[in-house]
Amino acid sequence: MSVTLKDIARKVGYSVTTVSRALNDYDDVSEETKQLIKRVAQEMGYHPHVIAQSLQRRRTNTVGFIVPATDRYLSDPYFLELLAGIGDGAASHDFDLLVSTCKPMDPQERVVYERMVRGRRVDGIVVARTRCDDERIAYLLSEGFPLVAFGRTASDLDFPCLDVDGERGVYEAVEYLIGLGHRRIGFIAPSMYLMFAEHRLAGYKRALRDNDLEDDAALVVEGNLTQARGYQRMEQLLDLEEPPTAVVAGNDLMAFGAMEAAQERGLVVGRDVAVIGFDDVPLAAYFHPALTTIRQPIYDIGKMLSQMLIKIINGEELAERQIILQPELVIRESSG
Amino acid sequence: MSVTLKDIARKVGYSVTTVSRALNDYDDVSEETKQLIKRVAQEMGYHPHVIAQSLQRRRTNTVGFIVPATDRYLSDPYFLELLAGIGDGAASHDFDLLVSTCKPMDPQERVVYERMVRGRRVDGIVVARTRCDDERIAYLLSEGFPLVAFGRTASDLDFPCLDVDGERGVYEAVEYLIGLGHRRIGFIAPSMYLMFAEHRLAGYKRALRDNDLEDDAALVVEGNLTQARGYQRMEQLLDLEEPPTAVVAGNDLMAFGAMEAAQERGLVVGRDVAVIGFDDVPLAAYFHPALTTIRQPIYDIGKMLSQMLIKIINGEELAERQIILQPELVIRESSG
DNA sequence: CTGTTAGCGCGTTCAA
DNA sequence: TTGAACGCGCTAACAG
Repeated sequence: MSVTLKDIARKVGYSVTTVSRALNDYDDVSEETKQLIKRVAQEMGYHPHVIAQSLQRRRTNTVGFIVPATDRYLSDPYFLELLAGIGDGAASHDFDLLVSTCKPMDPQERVVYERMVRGRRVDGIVVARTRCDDERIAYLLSEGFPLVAFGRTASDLDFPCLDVDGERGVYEAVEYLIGLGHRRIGFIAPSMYLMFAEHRLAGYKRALRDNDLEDDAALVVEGNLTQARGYQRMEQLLDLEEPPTAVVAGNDLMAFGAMEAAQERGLVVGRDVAVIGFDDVPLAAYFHPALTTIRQPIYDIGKMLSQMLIKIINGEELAERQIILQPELVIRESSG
Repeated sequence: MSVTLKDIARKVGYSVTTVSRALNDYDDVSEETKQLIKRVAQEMGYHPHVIAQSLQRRRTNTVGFIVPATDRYLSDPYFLELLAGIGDGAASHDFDLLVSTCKPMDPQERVVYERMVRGRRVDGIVVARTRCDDERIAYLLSEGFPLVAFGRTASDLDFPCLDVDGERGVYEAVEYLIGLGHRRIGFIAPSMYLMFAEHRLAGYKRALRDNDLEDDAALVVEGNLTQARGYQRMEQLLDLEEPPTAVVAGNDLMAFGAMEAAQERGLVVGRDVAVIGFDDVPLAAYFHPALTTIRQPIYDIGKMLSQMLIKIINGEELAERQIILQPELVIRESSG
């Protein structure tokens, strides 16, 4: 077994209480005994029993994150970045990260969240990929459980969140395409139950409107954020009587699929047809042609999310309850 | 606050002990009281306090995994699959998953592992990407801490592990290329401190030898598993007096980078030069051209890893202490 | 069948 | 400046 306070106490001849206080730097312990106890603790290889601390402090010092895993083999590299950010942000405050996975919208989802909440395994939860109407957030709110979300919702729930201005991002991308001379621009939307799908679609529509371009319903198709679906939807767009000369995809993965579909028809992406993605995942720059995309700093977002959450857990005030970051259009080759 | 055993006990008029036993289905509680207690617990919305259980049972029901995060923006989608597999495998046994990140070979690494081990936050750890000489495994072994590794080591440490036969995988890939008529075949190795780099390189060399091909040292270059490095190394190979007509990369990411480098020189991958990867990450099939690669079932591997680990934690015997899986060559377009 | 007693390892009153 | 006593929520040994 491992060293406990009791062991140290026995060794130094002080009570467990004093040892505890010495180790936690209470100022009602004499400097000498403090030194002594700390030295002995060090020598004996003492490490606090985190679980016992949690029980006593009523604090786990752990944040939870449920990866919205799509089917295996369709996972989005994006989540690894987000995860790393959340984990590192948490670690910087001595918090750990508990991870589960669950298919979005799965009936099991509620259970997975409940498991974390009811079992009090974590002090707060990071919710990613908010939905227009998000039961997860509603649930956490109803339980009074600390949360922070990556994304907004359409409902009037009030909760702390961080989001990227996808509306603006897509708007700028479309304006850029129009500037390049494109008149028929397609949009492969993310699944429309996702809040950011709405935002991005809105950006697309507004840009067309502002430039007096017709908003042809046939040019908007709905994907599910996977390459496979991006590929299919692109085929659909290219099969149109009057196919688009440029396409904005709701995320990079779909853009990759879309590029593949175009190339299989002998089109040269960046010359015959322009493709723009969203996210700027690491691979985007190494695709052929390199993908023009709307960049969001995912790792940093993850970091900020966990730091916001920990502030909330600590009962501190948040400077802003809702932070909106501006994305950045990264122009590479796929847009011509 | 939330409902505890005490609350239920008070309500039903039994002792805390009896309530605990009833809820845990001990058979020394009368059927009626059991029913009663369970019903009331349900009504009151009781959920066991996992932390308190952990303290008492000396078991956290949690496994740990430290993601060998390379620099941000260079993360390997592969780890998300692995993570999902580990998480799901654990969940199937009612275990949770605690995740940290750490740069491989970072001085901080030891601290991160110690944190999990000494704090007794987890019952066991999954170690990924084993090194030829792996201090992490040596450490865990020295602490007598349950572990299972994805990969072998060069040392004679005895520990449970699961690995893919990379030697065989690359051997087959090279034989396949030779069958296609290639005579000058390059190899972009993973960082050589990684054990699987040795295996894969060995497969490459053996295949050349078995086919009486010269083992030209210039054809073997060392990468670091990132697209960027794959790109650089491919340039290096193409700059050779006698460049290779085919290249096997140590993983898919480097293969992507290599393809990009070839394409930038106007070479058509799959016709002018063949490229083969290793892993079969989701994107491989959607690259242009689609990547021929050596597939390892990462998600399933993750699942098996956590299941092995949990067996060990439970003190059960492992059927095999060392499992070697056979990878599968998936032929697509990049190999011509 | 059920309750009492004892911890798991720690932090925190309160008295001395 | 220090220690005894208590409790966090739960399980387990032992009586009865």
